[in-house]
Amino acid sequence: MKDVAEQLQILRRGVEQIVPEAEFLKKLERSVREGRPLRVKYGIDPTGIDVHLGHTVPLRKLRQFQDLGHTAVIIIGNYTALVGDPSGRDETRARLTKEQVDANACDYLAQVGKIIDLDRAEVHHNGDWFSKWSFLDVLDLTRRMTLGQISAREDFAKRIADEKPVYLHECLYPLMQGWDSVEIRADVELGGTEQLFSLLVARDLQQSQGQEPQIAMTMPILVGTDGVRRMGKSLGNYIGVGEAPENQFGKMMSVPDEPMRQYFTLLTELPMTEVDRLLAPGVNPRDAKEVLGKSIVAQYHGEAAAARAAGEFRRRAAGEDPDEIPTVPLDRSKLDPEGRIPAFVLLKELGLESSTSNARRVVDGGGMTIDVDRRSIADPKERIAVADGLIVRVGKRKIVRVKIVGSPA
RNA sequence: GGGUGGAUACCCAAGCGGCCAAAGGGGCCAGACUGUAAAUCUGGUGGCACUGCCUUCGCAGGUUCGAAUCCUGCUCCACCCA
Repeated sequence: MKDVAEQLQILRRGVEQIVPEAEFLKKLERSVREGRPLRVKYGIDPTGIDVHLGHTVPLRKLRQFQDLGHTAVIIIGNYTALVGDPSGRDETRARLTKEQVDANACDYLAQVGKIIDLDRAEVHHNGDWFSKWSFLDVLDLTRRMTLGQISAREDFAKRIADEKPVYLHECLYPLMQGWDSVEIRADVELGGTEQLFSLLVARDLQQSQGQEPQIAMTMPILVGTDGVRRMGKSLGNYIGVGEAPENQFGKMMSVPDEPMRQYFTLLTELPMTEVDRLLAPGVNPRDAKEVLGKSIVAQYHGEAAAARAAGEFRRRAAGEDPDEIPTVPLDRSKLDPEGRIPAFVLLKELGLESSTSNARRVVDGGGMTIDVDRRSIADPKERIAVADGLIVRVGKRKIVRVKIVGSPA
């Protein structure tokens, strides 16, 4: 095990707050002295399918703990997901069914496994304990907190001020999350800054159960690809860990310049001196972003795929077609006797546009080109002679090769 | 239980008898440009083989030549008082 100073240096990177810091030091020192790993908790609610880079911020921290010899304890919040975490939300979360949650939970682990070494980690579902609770148990838990404490939270306070609803079940969320820490005897819990309240609730609960309270370690909230709002599924500004290399890279490049430092700090291991050099004035931000994009794609798909995605992106930006063009079948019966089809119908049939109305607009706007010579189609009604292997493009990103199927007329 | 305010397209939000497929903003799509799927600017954004037709403004009825707009009932939501 590395000594305390070394561990701290690694663990402090990109961390917002360690509460209380002195206690953390003590725990760490004792851990090194006694050769006893810390139990580091991270909870994730299976509320959606996609694990995105925002989640990877604490997950990567958890991995660092693992690599330093500590124990990663992952809580799959299959019960808390039914409640919905109110943290940082200005409205109540939509309700999930138990079936959705279970299905998501399964999916989650596979994705989390891209970051955490699951063979060395403990995984718990909080339904394992909460599902056995009686109403009396719930009441017992609720007497640990007052309405004043709850409504002091910024997210609730804001909603109350805005005359938006705050439901009682949401108030239970931090208590449930806190109880998870009791169940697994957490030494440290990781979370976003908005989680601080919930992370601290656990301390009270643990103490009430005669346990040593956990340390709260909070990480900044990663901004999404819009560069403004937090990365989140519902905002559609996220990069999923399960996405294809090209998509991940492309989305990375679409992130504005400002949050690049945050991305480097939180999502890569690149030494900060190197980050400073890349972000220095005079260095083309595009190049820095490319390094960033490659580094992130490499984490999930390997160096080779990352390099390929970057190359592909450059080509695409230069207006060239990608290496691999997906093939889409087109039934011969859609064509007229001369083997032609109106442009707008073609786009609809190939699935490049969702409706013929939309297809017409796109063609009108000059967004459609065909063939290797990129002939632009301006009239939606122009009948396109479709040969097998014809390339059809809409904009820069939608590109398809036609495969004619069906028997000759 | 009483009161008040709501429900409009992907989201927010105007509209309050015809000029409404419905303002504006966001998002998204396309074009120009280039540092890129950034920024900026421009156009588009219900459906249909489309110079027209069809279906939308919580639901169901009604008034009217004509309803997102008026009336009745219903459903749902929020806030306030108790």
